[in-house]
Amino acid sequence: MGFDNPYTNAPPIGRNPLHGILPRKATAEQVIRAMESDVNPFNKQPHKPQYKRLLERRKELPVFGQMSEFLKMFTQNQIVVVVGETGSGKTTQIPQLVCYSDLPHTKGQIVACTQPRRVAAMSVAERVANEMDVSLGKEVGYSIRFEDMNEPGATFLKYMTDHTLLREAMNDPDLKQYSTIILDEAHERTLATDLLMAFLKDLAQRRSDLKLVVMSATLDAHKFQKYLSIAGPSKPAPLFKIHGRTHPVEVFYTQEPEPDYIEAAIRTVLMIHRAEGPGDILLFLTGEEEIEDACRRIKFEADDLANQDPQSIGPLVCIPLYSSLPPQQQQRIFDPAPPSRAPSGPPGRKVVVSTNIAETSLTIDGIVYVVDPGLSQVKVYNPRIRFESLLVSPISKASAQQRAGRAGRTRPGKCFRLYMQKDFETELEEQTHPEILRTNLANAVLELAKLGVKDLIHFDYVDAPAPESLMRALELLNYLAALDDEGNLTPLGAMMADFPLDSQMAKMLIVSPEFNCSDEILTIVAMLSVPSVWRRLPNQQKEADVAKALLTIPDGDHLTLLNVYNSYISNKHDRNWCWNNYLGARALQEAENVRAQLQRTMERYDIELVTTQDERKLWQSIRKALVCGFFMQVAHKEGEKGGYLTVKDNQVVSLHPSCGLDSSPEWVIFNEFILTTKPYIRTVTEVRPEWLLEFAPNYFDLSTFPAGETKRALQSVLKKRTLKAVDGTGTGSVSTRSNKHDAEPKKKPKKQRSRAQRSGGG
DNA sequence: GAGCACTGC
Repeated sequence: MGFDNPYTNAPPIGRNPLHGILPRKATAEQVIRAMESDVNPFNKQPHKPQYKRLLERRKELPVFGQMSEFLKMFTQNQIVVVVGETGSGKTTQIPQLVCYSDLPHTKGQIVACTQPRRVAAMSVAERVANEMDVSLGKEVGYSIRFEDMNEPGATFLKYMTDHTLLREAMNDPDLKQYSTIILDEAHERTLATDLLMAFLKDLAQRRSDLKLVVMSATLDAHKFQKYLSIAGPSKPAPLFKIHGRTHPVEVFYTQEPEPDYIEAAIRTVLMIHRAEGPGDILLFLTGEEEIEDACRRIKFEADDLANQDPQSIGPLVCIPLYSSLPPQQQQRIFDPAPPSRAPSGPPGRKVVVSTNIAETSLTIDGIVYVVDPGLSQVKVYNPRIRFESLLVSPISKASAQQRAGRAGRTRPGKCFRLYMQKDFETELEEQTHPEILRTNLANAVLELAKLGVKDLIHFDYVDAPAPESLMRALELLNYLAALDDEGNLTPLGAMMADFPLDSQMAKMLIVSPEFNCSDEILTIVAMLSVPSVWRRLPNQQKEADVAKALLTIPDGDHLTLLNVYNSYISNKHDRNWCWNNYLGARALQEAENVRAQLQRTMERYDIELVTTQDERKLWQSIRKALVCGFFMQVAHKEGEKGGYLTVKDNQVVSLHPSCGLDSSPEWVIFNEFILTTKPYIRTVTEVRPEWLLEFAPNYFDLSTFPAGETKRALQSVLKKRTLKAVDGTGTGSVSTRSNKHDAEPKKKPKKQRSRAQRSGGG
């Protein structure tokens, strides 16, 4: 060429710094030259002074030295697997390199990078916008629920949560606007990442112009390579390895099994405090109660030690950490360790006692010692009884390594495992079971159906879920009429999939205008979608219960939730009102956001927001609408002692003590089954058996019903109903159509449109 | 008569 001297860094002013780069054939020399240009290649503005400073820091990242290798591999392959430990810079740098190679901005396309968590998507996008010297929300943006920080036409690099991309795919199955999709943190195997990976593997075979990068921590990279071998069964996807940059962590095991892991954990923390050099401690336990209790005991013992020997034992603060703590309290983990008591005295130390949240979601700098009892509480799904529960289980090797790594972020550290090396090697599973194997699959199956997957059983999953779990999901969706008998998505199912809700709730919301209570059902599903609004602090339980009783509607907990939300609104979202009534303001605010989002989806489908004036009629309509979604979660009273049996599955359950019903009605519908000291049902509302027969006739088809007390009770209801119908004394309350007429609909002023069209004149 | 690890739409 003779015009371009490859050895000068800056191109002439006015020249595009990307000049000479062929899309997807960029070389490291070209990219580095563009990065070092004085002009920003993406917006043609001169670089701000901080850009060069940041660039110098980026050059120290391991991935920078391997740029040439990565670009070659990216150029030559449609799919690449990247592994790199924390600190390798893969999350911030790889997407930028892909942009320099893809040049998405020249084609009106976007490079996407998914994250399992919202905060990560936001904070990484901000970081990368800084590094690229562009504005956040313009050239580099992010998409998470409730927040779309992008500018159509301008954004060419987008960080987003995995579930957000999955939603986009549901409405644009070719994901046409994306040139390359990067799945980050794939080793976490969230449900959304798993579904996306399977979907994108298939899409990549339909769209040869789409590139896919799957990024993971080192451990299961081979599995992804093999899974993504679309070039042929003997051609695994190529692997690009980035060297990590963490400090070594020395691992210690116990010589004997520890009979009491909490006691052993506390002993170990105190041993470190007494005998080890400065540095903070991170202790992993399983749950809130255990953590609070351990904090009290550690504090007590540490104070005792310090009193005995103030010359050599420094002060110690113990900080609990779990997700239900308010953010302000979570921030305490970043407080510095306490100062020593005397100028020359032993230094203070900070102990963070945490759930798994400190394993991935939150990173605490300054941790040098990790104490790992090897346990965590995990969600397990039992397809036989169709419910999820939490179980304390041994962690996986991968998880143990992740925990140990937390000690090596700032300098070499130590990890004390409270189990024997032999058990680590022989008893622990390699990987934590991916979420798809541990969860109720109803939503996932509906999402896959909406993505266009026809055969949900033989679909090419990364790890195929248990057939029984799949069958349970298909069965539920079929009863809800989201899938037909052949397993095809129905128009109703397609609509349900667009609501960010569990399928039962989506169904209930969609049919609620038929009962003239969609305004209220919308509120109830929003309240059921957020964490519990009830605050019940350990030393104020009586007061909290009194406050709750004042808001309780005895006909059902669902109605109580409605009442709480309406009271919150009529009290103008007042935080003090929330506080005085022992309610969580954050959860109520979240419910309001969710409600608004769902309302927008309803508007898209012309689902009206209607209500009924007469409160008694309204409450009854709401209870009927509940049946349309939750008919598979019904319990029937058995015996005199307030015991219940779940319908069909025959699980013995009790009403949860938080339940607000003033009696124990014969038939109830429940939102949640929880297994703690014994099996409970929570958030419970009374229903009438005739509604079950009427609104869920397929599920309550008595000819296929298991024999027992429930069946006999339903049979007698059916018999009475038939008799009434024959002699003409029926009240009409069992007819679907009648309830449309017996309540005068009160429409919201703004929403005067299509109800008549939809229900054929109603 | 008692509390749910952690994400996400």
